Amino acid sequence: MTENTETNTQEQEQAPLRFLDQYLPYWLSQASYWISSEFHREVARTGLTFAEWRVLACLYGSAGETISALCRLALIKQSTLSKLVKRLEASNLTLRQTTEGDRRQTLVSLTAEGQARIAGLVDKAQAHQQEILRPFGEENSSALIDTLKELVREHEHSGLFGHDSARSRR
Amino acid sequence: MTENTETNTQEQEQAPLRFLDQYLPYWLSQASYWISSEFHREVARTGLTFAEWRVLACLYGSAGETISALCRLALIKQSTLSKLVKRLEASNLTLRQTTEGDRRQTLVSLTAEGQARIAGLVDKAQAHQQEILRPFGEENSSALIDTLKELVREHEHSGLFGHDSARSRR
DNA sequence: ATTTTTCATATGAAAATTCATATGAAAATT
DNA sequence: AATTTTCATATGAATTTTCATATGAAAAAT
Repeated sequence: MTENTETNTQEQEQAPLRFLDQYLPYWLSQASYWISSEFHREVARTGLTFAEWRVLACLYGSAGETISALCRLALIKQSTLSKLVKRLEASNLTLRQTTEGDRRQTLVSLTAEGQARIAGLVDKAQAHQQEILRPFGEENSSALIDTLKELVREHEHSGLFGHDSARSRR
Repeated sequence: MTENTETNTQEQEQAPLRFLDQYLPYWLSQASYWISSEFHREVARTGLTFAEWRVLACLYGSAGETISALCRLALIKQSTLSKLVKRLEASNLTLRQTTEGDRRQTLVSLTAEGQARIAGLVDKAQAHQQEILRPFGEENSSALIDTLKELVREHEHSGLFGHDSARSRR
């Protein structure tokens, strides 16, 4: 008989909205995931891992970043990144130099080969973004990015990064 | 001498905007990461992994989800999720039932213990979201979530999920 | 009613990530 | 100027994730 479009009728509450449907972090993750997913294929074609692409993209146009700066930019844990960069170095895509002043630091930067390897991807990334944002128009697109930037600005310092341990197990 | 607030003066280009600074996927990742990070601590206090929380949250209020539906909701790959659910089951937080009609499917749902375990977290999650969005006001907050929903709607079907292999290695 | 195809989930071996901690060096303190 | 503290990065062992593939079952085709 008059069967609802939604699954069952156990509860009378008019809107069977799941908790998730109104949960910002859920939608942020979903949006982030699917948008990035699309670009995965493009990246895969070049033979790079997505994490590798991320790191290289962070270095694009930079004169060099410390490992810990890269951690924050690429959202990769220090121990993970340390190993990833080692691999990139072995593939001749990045190089390391110890800083002049502070010899504790290591500056990671792109080699010429690294530059060449991702220059095309960066262009494609920008084109991809254009496509994604087209339906929203100039106005809304800027508004979205600005809002995201503000969210980040307000929350990036609430959980000190890089120091691996975020304490998790029971 | 007149040292700039910005790092160096190698390049004269007025706006040393990095590629990333205008790159939507970057800001989506960052926002998603930092917002979720804050809640990590809350989750950790309960002895749950963040991935475990995600899965349990997806089951909250549901009559049961198939493994593959959970993959899309929690953004976890099928093989990973299969193992995670096994652990949850061993801890008595979820249970599995084979479907009536289609015995290929398995419905995962919360046990009473599972419900109890995350009920408090769900409340805290909602409170957390309130705090995050307060500075933006009712209007902008809804706009943000709506935009994210639209982004997801337009892109979630461009890279069929669940089938693990997204093809990556060289 | 077989055979083939498709779908949902599981699993083992390989790879990557994480935690905990070590190392090496600068800064701060005594 | 020695000692302690703090900071940046690296590394080994344990854990988790991933890829590739297997299994079991329904649907479709013959």
